[in-house]
Amino acid sequence: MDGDRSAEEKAITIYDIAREAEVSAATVSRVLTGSANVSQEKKRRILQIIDKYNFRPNAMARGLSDTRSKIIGIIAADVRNPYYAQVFVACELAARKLGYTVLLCNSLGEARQEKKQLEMLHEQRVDAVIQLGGSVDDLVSNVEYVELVNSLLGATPMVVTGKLDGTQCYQVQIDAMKTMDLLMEYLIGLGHRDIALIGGRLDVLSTFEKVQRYKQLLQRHQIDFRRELVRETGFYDAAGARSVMNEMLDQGIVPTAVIAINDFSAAGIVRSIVEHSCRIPEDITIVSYDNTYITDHMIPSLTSIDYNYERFGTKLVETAVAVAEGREVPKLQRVTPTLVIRESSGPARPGGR
Amino acid sequence: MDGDRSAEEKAITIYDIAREAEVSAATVSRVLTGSANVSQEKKRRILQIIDKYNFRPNAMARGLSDTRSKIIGIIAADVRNPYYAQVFVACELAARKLGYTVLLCNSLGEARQEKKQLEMLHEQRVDAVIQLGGSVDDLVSNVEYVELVNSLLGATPMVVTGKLDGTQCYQVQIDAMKTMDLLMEYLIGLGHRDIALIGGRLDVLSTFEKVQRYKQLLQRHQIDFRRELVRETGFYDAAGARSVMNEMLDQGIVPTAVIAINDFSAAGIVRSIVEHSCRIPEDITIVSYDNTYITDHMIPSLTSIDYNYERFGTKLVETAVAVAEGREVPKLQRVTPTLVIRESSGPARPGGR
DNA sequence: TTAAGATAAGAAACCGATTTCATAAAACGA
DNA sequence: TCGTTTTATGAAATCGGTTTCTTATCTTAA
Repeated sequence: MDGDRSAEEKAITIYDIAREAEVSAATVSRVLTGSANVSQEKKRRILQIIDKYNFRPNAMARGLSDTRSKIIGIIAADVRNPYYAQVFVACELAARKLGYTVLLCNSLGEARQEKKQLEMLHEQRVDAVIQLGGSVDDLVSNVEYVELVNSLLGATPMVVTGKLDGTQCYQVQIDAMKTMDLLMEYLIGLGHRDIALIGGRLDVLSTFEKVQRYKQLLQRHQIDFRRELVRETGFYDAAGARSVMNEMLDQGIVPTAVIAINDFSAAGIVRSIVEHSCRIPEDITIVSYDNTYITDHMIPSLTSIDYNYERFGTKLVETAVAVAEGREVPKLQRVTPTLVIRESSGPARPGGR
Repeated sequence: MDGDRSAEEKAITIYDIAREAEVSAATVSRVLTGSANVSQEKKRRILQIIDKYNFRPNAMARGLSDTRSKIIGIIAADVRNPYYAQVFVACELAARKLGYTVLLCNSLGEARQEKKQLEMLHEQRVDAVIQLGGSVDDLVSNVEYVELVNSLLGATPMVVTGKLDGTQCYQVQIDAMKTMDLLMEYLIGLGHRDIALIGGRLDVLSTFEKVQRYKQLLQRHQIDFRRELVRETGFYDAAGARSVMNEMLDQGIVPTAVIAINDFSAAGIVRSIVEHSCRIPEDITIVSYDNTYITDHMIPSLTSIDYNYERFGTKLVETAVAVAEGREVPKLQRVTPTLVIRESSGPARPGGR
């Protein structure tokens, strides 16, 4: 009980190290940054003292002088959604490899929060911003957001997963068309003709593109487009998809296959199907997007589109870092998805309709 | 096409503002920090110019001078696990209310990463660290970690969800005993006697406490403890729980109820049960921990222990901030869980065994 | 009307690193 | 051996804010 020591002990600085090593602060800094021109002997002495005190240079001071924070800000819609969690962790790992730290914010679907977070990230002087989902994916609020991004970020590079025309944002997209190609070729190959597409919101770019492609592919295969088989839910959650699916089945519309806009929606759809005493996949096949772990945890396990999160995250971060460090990068890059087949899909039931 | 303007435009500073407003930088700073002694007229003029340029003070410069970063570092085991994602988002929201930013790192189960991240957070001079899971929960690696935390963090307050004796860490725990009480009272009340407990690792404090309490409660209700009903899997994932459950059922051991150590484990157990042609809950009741959204997405939906994430996150952050700002806080706080009953649980099947 | 206290605002120091500049010492070449 | 280049080092400026210290101005009370 000799007083509350730990309360105000000031952090050790480069000057403390310098004094103890009997050199100047500049020399210590040279050792820290690994630059040349320090004699072996002093270097050893300095390193030893640094180690002794477990000294770590103050990132703020460092960032202030070289105007590089070595931080990448990430704005995600909601990490509680495993899709974002996967992308985020992939980004974190990629960033770590390049010597960067990531700062995560969740906008939780509020455009106002996005703005505030953009401001906050700018205050932190992050070297780049990666935005996953949110306004950049929204065909409507997009327009106002452009202005904000332009005025706020100035020189800070921004990488988005959606679209943001009129800004100098870099885009890394999942090839939405391609995902639909994979699913439709697969389903049609299994004999499906009555294919429903459920969930999401058409204001969201990727969803819009998927629906467009869906129509194109039907046409290519000479299958009539049935309006009643495509249903927005406005959200990407299970509850919405479930009630929309209930509605469809209650109307006597029973597709042989359902494409869920994401895994959550798939969960709701599965429940609806089961509650209507249909079997999966014997009566109805169901496939989904995202391939998050719940596809594996459900019964039956879900056939799903995988985005290859590791590659996606890596590309996002590498792009951000490259731009931040002044290297040339293409404005638009695409990541190619794959299809993972599990238990929830099979041949179309005979008869169809 | 008039040259690449945006590339190197230096960010605007307080001095630029001061010059344009024809005041000193000190006055601008006074306006920014909201301190008194600025005439209404100058204040208005300054604010207007700040707004005009969308100026945001450089957080590093600010943090450097007042040695407050206003950042709370969070080390989580893995946000892809929805449990951590929930806690994290709760923390983020709580922090936002108090004017703090959170910086998230995932240790991904590697003790070496935890150390590195602790160092990184220290470099960033975060005002406090919150650690969710990982070494602080581990009864074994705990010991070495204590030393590291002490030497590295010095004055930086740390709040953990586990235990870390020998440090001045603050603890905010979920009352593990209480969770087991809730589950066991509920199950025993439904007539269950053969209650299995599956998943996890006994080195993890919370798991250890749960098993201890489980035994105590059996005794209190004069039910024999059956060693074969309690099985570690070493992990908290579905695959491990599934194979352990398979093993148990294949040995002809069929409990009337199973407590899964978390929702993921529950998913694996459900699959095993279904594959053994048992019904849930008619033949076997299953309950779990965490109450993440998958409890709702599964069929049947899972009865689960809810931790009240919002309150949990709030308490974690409030504690961290309070300590950082020099206020008094109890060293140990507890959050009380509740039980959410869904479809996966019901009365014990007649006969038992 | 004047002394005392409150208010407004600038100058300058400071936070903790990096980096430029200057200089001294060592190595090198002829 | 002397001039030149290279290497090692410290002093000082800088990054962009906050804050302390002064000083000037304005109130207010006696």
